[in-house]
Amino acid sequence: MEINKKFFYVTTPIYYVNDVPHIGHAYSTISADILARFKRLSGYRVFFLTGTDEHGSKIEKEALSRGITPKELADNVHIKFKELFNSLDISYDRFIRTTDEDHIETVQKVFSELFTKGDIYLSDYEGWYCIPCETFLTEKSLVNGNCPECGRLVEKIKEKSYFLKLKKYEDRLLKHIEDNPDFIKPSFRKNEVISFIKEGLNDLSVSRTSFKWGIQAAENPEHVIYVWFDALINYLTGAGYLYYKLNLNQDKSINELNKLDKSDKLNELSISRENNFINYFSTAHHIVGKDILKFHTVYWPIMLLALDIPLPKTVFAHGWWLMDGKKMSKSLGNVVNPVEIINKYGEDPLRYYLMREVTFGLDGDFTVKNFTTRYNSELANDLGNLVSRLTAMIKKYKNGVVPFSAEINIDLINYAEYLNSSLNERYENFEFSKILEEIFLFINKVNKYINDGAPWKIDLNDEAGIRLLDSILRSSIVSIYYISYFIYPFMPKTSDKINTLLNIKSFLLCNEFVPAEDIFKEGFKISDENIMLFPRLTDKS
RNA sequence: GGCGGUGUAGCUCAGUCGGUUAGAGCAUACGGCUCAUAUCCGUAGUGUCCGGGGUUCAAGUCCCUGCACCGCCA
Repeated sequence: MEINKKFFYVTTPIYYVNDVPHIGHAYSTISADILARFKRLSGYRVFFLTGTDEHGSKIEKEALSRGITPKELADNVHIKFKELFNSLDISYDRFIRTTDEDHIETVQKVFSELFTKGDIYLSDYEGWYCIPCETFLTEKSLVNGNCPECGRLVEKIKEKSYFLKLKKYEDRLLKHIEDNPDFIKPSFRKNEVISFIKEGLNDLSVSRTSFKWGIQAAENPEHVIYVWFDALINYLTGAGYLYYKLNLNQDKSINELNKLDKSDKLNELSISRENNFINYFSTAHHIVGKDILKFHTVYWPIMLLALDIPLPKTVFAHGWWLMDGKKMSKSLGNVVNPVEIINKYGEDPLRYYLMREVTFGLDGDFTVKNFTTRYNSELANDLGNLVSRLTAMIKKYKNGVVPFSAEINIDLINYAEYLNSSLNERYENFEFSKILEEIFLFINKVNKYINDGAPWKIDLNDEAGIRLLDSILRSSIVSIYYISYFIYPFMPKTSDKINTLLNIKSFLLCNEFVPAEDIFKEGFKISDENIMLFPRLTDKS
């Protein structure tokens, strides 16, 4: 029954539309996609949310300087992200925009709930604000009068503002973090957050009156809701919070019923129809960059505590990519456009490299040299060549028919099964690099197994020789089937190509691993197609 | 200034609870094979485990200290 199925909710940050996508956006989104694909293939009901953050004074100013409206700017730029995600094979279930109607409603509803409850109150704000970072700053945190984060000028602002009470939830948040080791990952980030909270929290300003581009507070149209408050709530919108709240109220007002109809219109976009809000949300895995950890592990959980919603399972902060050892920046001109890499090398090699090169959570260094080395030695030589040599042999010696009654090598199968059984825990721990390492260890084992058996040396006039050949070929093809399954979350296109060569359907269409004996039945023929998975890169390419 | 982390082969890093001769990949050298994308497999290495001191039968691992670098906060 559907009811018994396990839920899995994974999110990326929503990306700010003031700039075009770079490798960091690709990185967050690829990692979420890998989790989503693995969980779907393991039978989970998965909801994978990504999207764009489109409000705030920074967008308003950027649009003004380009002579277009903020909405036009967002419309233009959000397409770039969609295009990138399509070319990266990102299997998102919804691409949310903070200008979506149901999101605006959700934000207003949350704001009103917290205001009614007294956790949001109106007061005066006087202080500094960094527009590029969309961050409120205290006087003493300034560096030479500039933003400590980006070094740029800050604005002095003095205005009425709504505030979110933080102190009230400090102890509960601390306790939650300490009781739930999975809540903040990697673990070394946890200490940073704890010490930050222990220094004491000031109430957070959650509205502005000095510009217009944002979601209005229903209580007071003069106020635009703070862009971070707005943005974080996307995770609620995506999980169907609106529908969940309306459904909770038995006595629905006419007004609310109208709203319900409206959200029904969004069924194609959201999961609200299923009304599994809590089921999904309590399994939330938020993948974020280390720069926005505080928003996700301090302000966000406090918002949820105030709303009485179960906290997400995990917030994982990944590292940054340097380019040739240097931080990416426009002025250095070393910002890598992921689309260029994809066009040149393909999406799977990029996905592979990013996930294999560094332990998830640490910073990485992107160099063409390292990329090329991994591509050639691991993807082309080890994996690509393995598939190529084996399919060629099956065609050459067996006319493409996979030997049926043949002994399967027990060492290979044992290792594949060990790997298979370790996957769920490894994915839960975000050990992407380790998973790939172990998959490629398996690939090496299969290559060695073929070398040791040397089918090309076997005397085929001999019964025992044929049995040996059959055993080697069947054991190897079964191993490749496992390999295709293992790499699918990381390199879906490549897995599909291998499956095409093997003449079996894509793992995209599966919600479990089908045992090899149910695939390679008597008389099963592989495809006679020839596909080169990874053409070697030369200095010229 | 406060808290935390890191330092291991030429390079990038792994090293669990203290336990035998400190590992992997890349790069280098040599050998084997010819099914395959000139690929694959094997062999060979090289180490002041940052410096100093301590605990212990035993320290890359634990403790103290110095240096260098990094992160969060101020």
